[in-house]
Amino acid sequence: MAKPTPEAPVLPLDTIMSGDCVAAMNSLPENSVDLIFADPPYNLQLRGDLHRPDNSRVDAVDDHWDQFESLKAYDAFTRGWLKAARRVLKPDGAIWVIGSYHNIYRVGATLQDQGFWILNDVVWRKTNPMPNFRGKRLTNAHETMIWASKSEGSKYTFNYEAMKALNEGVQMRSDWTFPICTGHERLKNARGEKAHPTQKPESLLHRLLIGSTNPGDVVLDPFFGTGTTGAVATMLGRHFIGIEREEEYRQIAAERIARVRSLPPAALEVSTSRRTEPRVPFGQLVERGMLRPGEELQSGNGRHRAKIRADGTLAGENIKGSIHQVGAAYEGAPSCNGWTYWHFKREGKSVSIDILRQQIRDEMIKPD
Amino acid sequence: MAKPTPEAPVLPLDTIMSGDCVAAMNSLPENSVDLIFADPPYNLQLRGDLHRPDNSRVDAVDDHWDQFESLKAYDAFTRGWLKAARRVLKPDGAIWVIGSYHNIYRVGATLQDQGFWILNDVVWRKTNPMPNFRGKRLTNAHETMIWASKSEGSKYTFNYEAMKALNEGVQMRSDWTFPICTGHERLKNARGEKAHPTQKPESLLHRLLIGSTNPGDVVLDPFFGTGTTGAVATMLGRHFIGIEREEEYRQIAAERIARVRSLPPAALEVSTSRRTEPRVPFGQLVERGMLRPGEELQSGNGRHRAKIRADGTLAGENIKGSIHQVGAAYEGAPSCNGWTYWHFKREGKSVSIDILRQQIRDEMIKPD
DNA sequence: TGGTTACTTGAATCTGCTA
DNA sequence: CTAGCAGATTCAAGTAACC
Repeated sequence: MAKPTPEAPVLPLDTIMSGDCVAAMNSLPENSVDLIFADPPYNLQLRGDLHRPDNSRVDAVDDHWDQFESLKAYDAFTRGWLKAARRVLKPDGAIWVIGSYHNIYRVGATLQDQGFWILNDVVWRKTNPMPNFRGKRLTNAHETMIWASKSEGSKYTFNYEAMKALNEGVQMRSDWTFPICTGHERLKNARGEKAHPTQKPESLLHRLLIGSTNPGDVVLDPFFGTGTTGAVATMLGRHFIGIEREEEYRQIAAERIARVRSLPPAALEVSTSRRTEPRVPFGQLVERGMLRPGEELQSGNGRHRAKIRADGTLAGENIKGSIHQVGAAYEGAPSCNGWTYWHFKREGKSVSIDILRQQIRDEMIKPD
Repeated sequence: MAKPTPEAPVLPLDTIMSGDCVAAMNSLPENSVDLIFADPPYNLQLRGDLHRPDNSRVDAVDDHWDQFESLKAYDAFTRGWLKAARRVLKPDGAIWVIGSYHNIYRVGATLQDQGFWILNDVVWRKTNPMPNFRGKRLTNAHETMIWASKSEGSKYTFNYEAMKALNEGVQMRSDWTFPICTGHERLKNARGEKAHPTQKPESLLHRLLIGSTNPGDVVLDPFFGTGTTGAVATMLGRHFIGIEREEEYRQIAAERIARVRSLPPAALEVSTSRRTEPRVPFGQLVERGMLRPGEELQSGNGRHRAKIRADGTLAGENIKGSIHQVGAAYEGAPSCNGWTYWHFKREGKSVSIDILRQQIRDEMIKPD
């Protein structure tokens, strides 16, 4: 199943690594994973187990001192794992990090400091958050996820049409509404307690992975916990690499993922954009005799005309050029999609030339 | 009206100061204001022009006040005004800062670095955000507000019951839904253009001030713009101090506030909640695992079948698309309500998928 | 005057390939 | 690297125009 390729020669696909996530990530080849999803801990503050970057222990003495020392330690921790994550990420890869107001501002600033390029931040709205019992603040009803590419110019993956389909045909927004993980989805340990304090819902990962990965991609999760990332990745035909320090979590995650069945490839096909379809030169319509040189095209609004020339360019009144150039010139617009702009006459009716392009594309791609 | 008290002897209440906000704040007595609301420049880094699909040009926020040379320069700016803000804030005062992913992580980290104590972050969900015209990212449908007290132990103001009342009797959550500022509320300058590129809606400030100030409190806004904070504060019987560099904005804000009449709070409650049934995308049933990709649906009349794909679209015999599109195609109808058309099998019985939609709606019956 | 349609607009880090 | 060019891409409201 995990077939090694020249691009990713030694990746431990679909396994859970143990130990510290920085060391584990540094043991992987650089530029090798497509996506990173990270749910880092943020309860390092004000705890007895707080350590400085040099590993000396921090004594909680006075509030102020403790707070700033905690922030410094947390920043060092964040820089450390993000640097290692950045190293293993492919140049066109992306990262998602989830957090709350306790830690997300440290994470976001560090991401930017390290050259990651924020694409969106996404709010997970919880339908059933825990209320604020003391009535001293607002109900903490959301968490924040930052989506960032490795650097500014990266060609990150975004399945726009699939996300639009998931949202009933309108563009997916930056606020996602899901219930927190409860019920039978919430894993229990051998003692009958909840197995992990911050288990994320699979619905969240489903949307995230559909939107920013393709089947066969490799998703790394350096804070694997009980393996939600691995379970959803497996179901959706993506590879995962998990890293988790705690033996008990690794055990529970492994058993969980073993129960997951991958979906058949047909179910994994998603709606694609026209951008991904093969390019058809307009001249091909002329070469194939679908349109004849000398024939006249009309704009969709009926206001403009142009004649087809033998080389697949158009001749308008005072302008000659491609279907796009002539359309743009007529409309006084910075650009124009000539395929949807121009129409021709058949049996008295006006037909978009895009119909002819689609005929050619249908011949090129085998229908399923 | 602005009666001087020993605690606030020389505050220029209900006026708009000119000049740089740091200098202006430093001219005020320390520990003197109850609340600060700040809408600092976001440091958007926009490249070229952006056009809508209809070729119209988007009016970008390219004002000189939003230009910074680098992240470092923006950080220095942020530290500077936050330090001055901290100085004038009463020990039990609080601050709100609004921003987007471009700047909010810098702001949040700096707040924490300076000893502010984050109480909540609040998401402003826009009902009518600008879409992502190129289909390259998610719709940027929210902005983030950070609410922080001056320090960890501060006795900040929070009108829990008032907020609960604003939210139809249930605890106010950390996600607030309001439209962006348009229509009559949007101020115009003498040239008939929008007076300010980033005018905030009064509804947002209304909720914020009801929640974290009391009548008679002093609210400072160091980036006053066209004075939304001042207008709402005045309306709600709070004092304001505005600081604004641009003469034109000060002028427009002063005229605006002069038109405001303080009203009894009871008269001000506007219905901000939308009581229409929330739209549930079919894809959410898949994300939530209520239906599985690959699973088959049948039409209610039993004549047609289609398989569910991972992005919430259906694959029929020769057609792919939404539940509505595939249903319409099978029936040869111009449209089709897929929710009532399609059924799935559970324990041998055929069940309408609309049942699942109702389950999700039942979870979502929240005012926002 | 009323109802329908068309047009406008909003804090935006908004393309990708080939020569 | 830049330049050139094909061609893909939008949602909710408010306002104006029109019948």
